[in-house]
Amino acid sequence: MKDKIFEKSIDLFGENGFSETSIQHIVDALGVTKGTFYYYFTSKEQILMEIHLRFINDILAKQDAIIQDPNRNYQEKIYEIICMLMKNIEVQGKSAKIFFREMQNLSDGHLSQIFEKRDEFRIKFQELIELGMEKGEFRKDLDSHIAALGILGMVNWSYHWFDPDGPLSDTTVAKIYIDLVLNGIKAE
Amino acid sequence: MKDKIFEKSIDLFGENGFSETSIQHIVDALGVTKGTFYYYFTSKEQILMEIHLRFINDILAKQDAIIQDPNRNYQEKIYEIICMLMKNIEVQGKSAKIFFREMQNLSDGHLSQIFEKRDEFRIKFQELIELGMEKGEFRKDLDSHIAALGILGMVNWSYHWFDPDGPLSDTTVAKIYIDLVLNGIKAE
Amino acid sequence: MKDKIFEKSIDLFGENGFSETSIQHIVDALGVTKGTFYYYFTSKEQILMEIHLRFINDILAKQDAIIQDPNRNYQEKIYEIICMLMKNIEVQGKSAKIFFREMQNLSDGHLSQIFEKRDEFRIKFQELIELGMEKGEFRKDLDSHIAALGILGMVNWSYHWFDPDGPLSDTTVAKIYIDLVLNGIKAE
Amino acid sequence: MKDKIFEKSIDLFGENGFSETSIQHIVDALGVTKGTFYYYFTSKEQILMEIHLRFINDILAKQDAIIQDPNRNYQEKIYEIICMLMKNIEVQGKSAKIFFREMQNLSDGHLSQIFEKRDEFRIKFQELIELGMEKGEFRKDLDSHIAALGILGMVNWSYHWFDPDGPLSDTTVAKIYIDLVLNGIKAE
DNA sequence: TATGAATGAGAGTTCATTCAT
DNA sequence: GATGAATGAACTCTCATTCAT
Repeated sequence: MKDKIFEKSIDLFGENGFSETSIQHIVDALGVTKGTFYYYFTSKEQILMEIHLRFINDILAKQDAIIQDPNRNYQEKIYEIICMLMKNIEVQGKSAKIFFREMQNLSDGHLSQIFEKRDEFRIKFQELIELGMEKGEFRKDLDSHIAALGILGMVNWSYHWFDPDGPLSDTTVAKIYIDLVLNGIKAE
Repeated sequence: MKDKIFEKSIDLFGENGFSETSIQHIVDALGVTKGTFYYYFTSKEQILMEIHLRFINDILAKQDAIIQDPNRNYQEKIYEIICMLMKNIEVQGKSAKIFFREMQNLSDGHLSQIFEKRDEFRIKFQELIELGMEKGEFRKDLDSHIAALGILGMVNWSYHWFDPDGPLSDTTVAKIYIDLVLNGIKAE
Repeated sequence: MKDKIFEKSIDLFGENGFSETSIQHIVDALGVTKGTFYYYFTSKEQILMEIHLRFINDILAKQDAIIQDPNRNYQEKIYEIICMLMKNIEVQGKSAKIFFREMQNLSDGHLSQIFEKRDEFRIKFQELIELGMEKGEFRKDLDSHIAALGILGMVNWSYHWFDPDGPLSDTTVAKIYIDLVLNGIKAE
Repeated sequence: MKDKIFEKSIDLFGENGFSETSIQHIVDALGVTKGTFYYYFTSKEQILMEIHLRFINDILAKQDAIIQDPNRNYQEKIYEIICMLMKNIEVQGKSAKIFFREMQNLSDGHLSQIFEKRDEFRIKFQELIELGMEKGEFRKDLDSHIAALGILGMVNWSYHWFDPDGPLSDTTVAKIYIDLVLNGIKAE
């Protein structure tokens, strides 16, 4: 039951927004009562926090796996991370929407916890760029900080428009992005 | 008074979110009463719509001006648009936050009006890329659609982190972005 | 202007009800402002009272004229009153609706004023019945009080269903009523 | 509690009118909170509709029972219906007031439901008159439609003035009414 | 004559949460 | 494990009325 409530909450928060989704909506959709919700969760915000935690911990773990892979150079690692993020938007689009859109509804304490992890993700990404610069894979004159923000922004923004049921696969988009990021759009 | 209410609404919607900001908050912050709010506006959503319209109409007009400039090539036009968007985030950051975050709170009728205009902006940007490809300014093998979405995503995302009072100016960021977009990060 | 406001109020109170009609509705329908309303009337209830007064004074005067007519016997006088009431519903249906339906929205002081006049009308009608009984026009065993209430009720109720634009004229209905009242429905 | 709220609503709607009675009034009178009201009812109008339905269904059922009684002729059936209506006004005067006065506050959908049932009642009454005419109990030259409207109007109107605690019983009034209706007031 | 800005009280309704059972 | 009754605070919005101009 706990899992059912959790999944249905993701569904409805993603579809209609956190503030717009009442606990009544959630329990009605499951045919149970509000009491049941409060038996498993202490507040609506707690569920939002769990969604956030699950999402960010998941991509942090995946990022770490990619970073530690000894068989890939930095270009490939960045490609893998972009792929991973796009796949994430594809398979858990609702969670992604909630993660990127409903942050503000977390309590201050929870919010800073999440911020820390988001920063961690971004900094690790930035470090890959810096290591690639040292190794000569990337241009030496980059601003790694803004580059990281720019590339991640490009990818994250996709949750606004990317449609898992549309004609483009996550990998297709990821490949176009990495080409864009590596080579730019200027004709040589 | 109408303007005061409008500006304060932008302030509070931007700071705390649309759903989280009550009309009571707005009028309390101005030392007037709820009646005053409803004397000037017919609903809370009407204000949200006006914020959206003002924002999108403004950047559409600015985009048009840039597009029609006969003294600039396509690289420069795209740079100008990126600059313009960043400047927009700088000077009306609250409106930008609201524009990118609170869309969902518009009524269906209003929402589709805004969608149309957002699409218009994106398509015009994409056309610049395509014209630049024809002219030989940009690589011929680009996917102009995804490229447009990617570049605009990168820029738009900045509203999440860009701090007008921080050490980086909007132009600085825009220059880094355009370098990234034109040349990519790969070492030659 | 005062008259315009008065007439439009009758219109809207009759159509939508007193409580459901706001002063805003009234002035909007006339293209003026609320200030104008309060320039001519001191309150919404005052208008309601004036509607009531005009209506009841009008039918009281008409009743008096009928009662004093020396050329008619009591049967005829009662017939004339029924006719007059039906005609009233026909030509000022909105006022009638308001008169019969919105009484409760008068202040206590005003209400008792109206009650007095309504009682006056009923009592005068009852007196006609009693005089007719003495004269031998009507049965001697009537309960004049209930008879008056019953007959007036029958006629007044018509405002619920009588449609001035329908197939039946006010006189037609009045004739059927008086036949009913005089002769009953039982076969001889 | 649900019943308590229902009964108190009848009380207050009847006393002060539907629009004039706020939910706050209702719950204050019961010492509960507005939340409680909305736990049991979805809107103020829903309660109004339930009052209407209960009232009209009740008198429709009672009318049917009278119509189907094989031991009574049409005169008697009509008398029984008048008695029943008067008794109804006596024992549930508040509901009657609401039923006859607050119809307009129903939503369109609900209103037409009630109209149908009111029409059904009236038509069945009219049919009794017509059957009585065929049987020779009533005059053959009646306009059954207007007669039905007139008689029911006379009875219904009683809710305006009939006082259950007054000197006249419901049966007394009903008897006077039926005498009036059957025999008329004219001296033979 | 008429306006327009502003008020303040109150309307119906929603909702996260509590808690005895 | 789950319910159902109840709360209380907050919500958006309405409206009759006032008053300086």
